[in-house]
Amino acid sequence: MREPADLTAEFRALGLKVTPQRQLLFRLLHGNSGHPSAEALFALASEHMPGISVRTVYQTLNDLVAMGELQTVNVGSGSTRFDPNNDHHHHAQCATCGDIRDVYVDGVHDLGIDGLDDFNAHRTHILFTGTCAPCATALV
Amino acid sequence: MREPADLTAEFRALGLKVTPQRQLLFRLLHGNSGHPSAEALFALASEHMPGISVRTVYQTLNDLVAMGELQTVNVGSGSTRFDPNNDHHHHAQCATCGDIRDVYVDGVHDLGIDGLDDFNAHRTHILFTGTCAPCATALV
DNA sequence: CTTTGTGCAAAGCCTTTGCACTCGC
DNA sequence: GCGAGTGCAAAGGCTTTGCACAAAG
Repeated sequence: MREPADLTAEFRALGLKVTPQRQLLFRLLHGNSGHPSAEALFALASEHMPGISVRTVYQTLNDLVAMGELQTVNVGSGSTRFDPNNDHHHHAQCATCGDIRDVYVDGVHDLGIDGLDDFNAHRTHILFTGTCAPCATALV
Repeated sequence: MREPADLTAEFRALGLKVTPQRQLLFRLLHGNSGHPSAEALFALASEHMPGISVRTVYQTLNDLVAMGELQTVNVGSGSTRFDPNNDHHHHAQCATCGDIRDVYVDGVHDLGIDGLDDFNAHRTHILFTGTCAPCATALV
């Protein structure tokens, strides 16, 4: 995701308005590597701006996704999570604590694939599931 | 997923009961490669057994998942989908029609991965997103 | 006979939406 | 001002759950 200032310009260019609520969300998202859910962002935003509405949060997130500034990450259970990292990357989720981290993978194009005839794949996303170090330690 | 007869034995061994409703679901799932959602299965089951309850469908599906006989497939929007194929495989979803197909991938262990230090991955799932042949044709 | 399963309906979680008012542009 | 944004609250999918009755073992 780009800098808040760039997003402000981009929103205006699209005829969208830039409000204090949206600027707050820009800041909360920029550089955020925690893969927050919409609800988590709403909670976080509410701390800074009590009274902000869930609607505003969802609408802004959806706008950012439509603009390609934000990606959604889909890990089974629970809510959709958002990722401002627009590099081509993948994800690993800890089955215990639910945390998601970014993973960079090389060699995806060298995979031997069977079953993709007649299918034009334009996105490949790998999800690793397992146990992160803190949770592995805690299990002892 | 195993044969309905095997599942019957396994359910009994676990102290679970085998009812006509469950046997119907066993049959509807066995060899089903359409990755149906719980709702789709409920609709399908209702055709064969009007009056069957959603609760029964969800409970049986969850039992099967807990037993490892059924996998869940997570593709962003909408509902969880179920897959009786227990081979190690991956999925491709058409962004247009939503259909999911099974994909077999070789060489996953040869990938160059950065970001998985301190993370013990026990599952790797690849989701391809794109356009299937029928939808590509329809777009013309 | 005891325990689990079933049907129904209600509640739950996350997300979207209708309405009237506010505010960016 | 005009049109988009906001807050509130209600509704919308999908899934889970409390209850009383029926049925499996």
